Amino acid sequence: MQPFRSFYNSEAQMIRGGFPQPFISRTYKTSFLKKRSNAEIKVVAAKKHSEAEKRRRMRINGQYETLRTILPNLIKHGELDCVMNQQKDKASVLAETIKQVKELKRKVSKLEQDSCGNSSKDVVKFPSGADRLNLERCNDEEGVVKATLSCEESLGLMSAISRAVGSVKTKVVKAEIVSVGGRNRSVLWVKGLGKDRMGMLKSSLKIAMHKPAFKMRRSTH
Amino acid sequence: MQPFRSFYNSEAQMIRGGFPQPFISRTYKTSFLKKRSNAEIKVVAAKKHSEAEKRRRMRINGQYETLRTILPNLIKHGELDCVMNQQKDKASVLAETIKQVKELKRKVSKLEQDSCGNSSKDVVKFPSGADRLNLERCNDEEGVVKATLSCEESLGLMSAISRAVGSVKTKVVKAEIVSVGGRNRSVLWVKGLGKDRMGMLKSSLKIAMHKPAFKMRRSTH
DNA sequence: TTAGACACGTGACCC
DNA sequence: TGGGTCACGTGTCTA
Repeated sequence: MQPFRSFYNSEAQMIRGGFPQPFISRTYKTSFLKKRSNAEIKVVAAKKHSEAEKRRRMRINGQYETLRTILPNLIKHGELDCVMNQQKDKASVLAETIKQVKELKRKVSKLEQDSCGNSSKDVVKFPSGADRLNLERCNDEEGVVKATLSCEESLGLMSAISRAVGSVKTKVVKAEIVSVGGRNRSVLWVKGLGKDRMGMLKSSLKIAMHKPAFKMRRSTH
Repeated sequence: MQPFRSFYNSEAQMIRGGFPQPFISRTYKTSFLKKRSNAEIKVVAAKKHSEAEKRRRMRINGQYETLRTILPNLIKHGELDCVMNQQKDKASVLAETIKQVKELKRKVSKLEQDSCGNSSKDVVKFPSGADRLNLERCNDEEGVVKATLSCEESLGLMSAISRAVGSVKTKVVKAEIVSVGGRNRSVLWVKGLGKDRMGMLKSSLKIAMHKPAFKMRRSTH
């Protein structure tokens, strides 16, 4: 079954049964036993080694397998070709992977460029139906907090928001305001806001959002 | 140097120098020579085999190498971590590849869904700065062509577009029109347009886009 | 018969 | 020093 003909195997075999027992002196016996145990240690080490190597191979092959499942490079060759269900070889799997990664990257950059750059520049979100208020530190710019709010549009909403921002002694460096169907969505980029005053700004904005003021309606009849 | 102790090698060696020449009979000699040549054939075959295997390994490793170059999984571990320039092992390269392929796929499907299709409900693209005109078959709906155009806003642009669509005897089943800062971005979903008339529609729209008409400006002073 | 692909056990090397 | 990774040559299977 096993075509395994290792150096250690044969040596161990030879040592195990190859000597005439009666003529072994004490010292020889000692060295023999020592050698024998050395050999056996080697055999054990070799086994361990080969098992570790097997595990490594299995790990790698497992990755190939999942790679095969997530990429459309398996089976099928032509159109109404035979149903050759056999999988491609490793090199081809890798080649196909490389091809697809490149293709995906190209696609992503095209799509990203298509919707042009950092989406907030030329993609505008409509106000959400439910009232919302969210403050978060901006990833792109150090020390900038991005405040996003959706609420009912009202006369004086803008000045209320303005006052709220002014009350925490900060500066709005950029804003994005969308007003649709009586709803408002505003995004404010606020600079110079200490961590301790984020809560203050949040509550100020909350008040501004819900300040009782008469609502704007599309028709005035 | 070579720890290579192959079956073929040792057999060949043994056969080459292991027999007392004087006692070899003619028939024995023939069979001996035959065996010797057989052994040598085997040695040559083994060499060929191992060389082929080496080529295969090189092919695979080459793919690993290119994979390493196109993926940002090489070097760098933490933040200001040591500069460990050593490359990751094969299993990790594959694992990282799988991760990134999944991530890229996710990204693409998100961007694709984002840019057209159903999420146009709550995301609107602004007109591009440069004039653009693009016609493509819609993936989601059979027989529908999606025409996207960005151009300078002008009085009469809409009626010009309307005429262009009418000229190829088709129907607009859906439209998305955004007008910002004197620029216009319109997306038209056109039904019942034969393949032969896509070019016609395209040139009609091109004319409509660039029709000399007085521009709309925000201020009228 | 020949070539290609794979798994295997092993020696070398590196922390 | 042991655990992990790699390249190697080989046996085996398949087309």
